[in-house]
Amino acid sequence: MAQAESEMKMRILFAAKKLFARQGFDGTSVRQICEEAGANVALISYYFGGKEKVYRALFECFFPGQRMSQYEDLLKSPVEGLKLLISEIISFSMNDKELSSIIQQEMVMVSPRTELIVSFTGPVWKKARELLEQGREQSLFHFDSLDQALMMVVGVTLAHKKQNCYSGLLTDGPPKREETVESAVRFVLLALGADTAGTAPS
Amino acid sequence: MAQAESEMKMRILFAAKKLFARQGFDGTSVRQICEEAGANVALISYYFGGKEKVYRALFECFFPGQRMSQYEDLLKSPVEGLKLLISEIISFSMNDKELSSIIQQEMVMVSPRTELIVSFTGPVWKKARELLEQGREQSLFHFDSLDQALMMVVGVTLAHKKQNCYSGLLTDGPPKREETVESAVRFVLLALGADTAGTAPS
DNA sequence: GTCTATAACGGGATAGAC
DNA sequence: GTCTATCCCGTTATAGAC
Repeated sequence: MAQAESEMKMRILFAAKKLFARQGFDGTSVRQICEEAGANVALISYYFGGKEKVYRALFECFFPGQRMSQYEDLLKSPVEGLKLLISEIISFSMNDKELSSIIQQEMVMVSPRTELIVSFTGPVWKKARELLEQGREQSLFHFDSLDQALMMVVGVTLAHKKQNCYSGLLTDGPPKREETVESAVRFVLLALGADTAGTAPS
Repeated sequence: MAQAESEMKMRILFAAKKLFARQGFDGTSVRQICEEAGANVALISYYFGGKEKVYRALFECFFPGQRMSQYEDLLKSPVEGLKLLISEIISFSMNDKELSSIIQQEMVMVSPRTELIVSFTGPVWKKARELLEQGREQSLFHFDSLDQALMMVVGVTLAHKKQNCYSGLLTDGPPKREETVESAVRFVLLALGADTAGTAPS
């Protein structure tokens, strides 16, 4: 069932991911999805049971959930843990630009899908919050409000998603993954007052 | 014409702003807008000429465009200019949460409305970029990539928009405007290595 | 200026044939 | 498993009455 999961089903999922990312959930019709996938309209009902269910399936299929548990040791150090978290989130986000766009769309709306998004992404940011808190207790980080600090970290980590929109303002080409990760990590650590000798730019 | 601009027209605009912000452009029907406004469906065509035109009118009516020209003097100093810019953008964004949500929605999609968004918001970020560049030339700011630095500033400035979504992770109540501005400004200046004595948190 | 009524279309979903 | 044909609903837009 997990193996020969009907290639057609996957084709539909890939098509839906692509179209939802560009046009949003409401801006995409099941007919469009099926055309893109080379599938018949009826297959959406047959395989998933409706458009909303396709959306859910997207997350169950493509959202990397178990990755964090591999790094339990690193996540005990506030500085290293936060570095790792930012790096992993940006990597995921640049590897699967479509899914991350879908996530960001719902983050600014009030929709029946918001809850789903939060259930998948919330745990990751919860971990980030814990690391910030521990780092402050250990005097590794310096900030006033934990809430505010967390939101800043979220903002920096997801900042690169706006590059498509404002590409007209940028002079370098599309940035490499490593460059984006490094910039974000350094920006956050500097802002948090973490001592990270040797990482300051010239 | 600019004075007694038919109150009904304004009621429709306010209703549209509210609904577009929560449900997105495609997720909102003109019927819904008119019901919310207490107007008849036909008035959308009569006043604006269609749903898309209502969207445009929203920006022409509510987007604050001329504010920047008032501060020409302050905008000559990289540090003070950047502070002002961040402060103004966050203030606008918290005053009119709806319009700023509408803007952010389109920033992650590819839609016929993207161009409109960029034409209104682009100039502001262009100014931010210039300030960053000048600040680096004057050794006030320290960063490697101008592109990356700009995106980080954008990310921090707009970070507070995600508070609705992740309110479950936050312990303080909804943050005050001043607190948000101060956190963002300090975060950015620290990350850019700007010397701002006395602003470091305890 | 505001309304009703209707046109013209596209949406999601599925029954039933194959 | 896959398709066609159809249902039924909601959509935008507007003509024409008031």
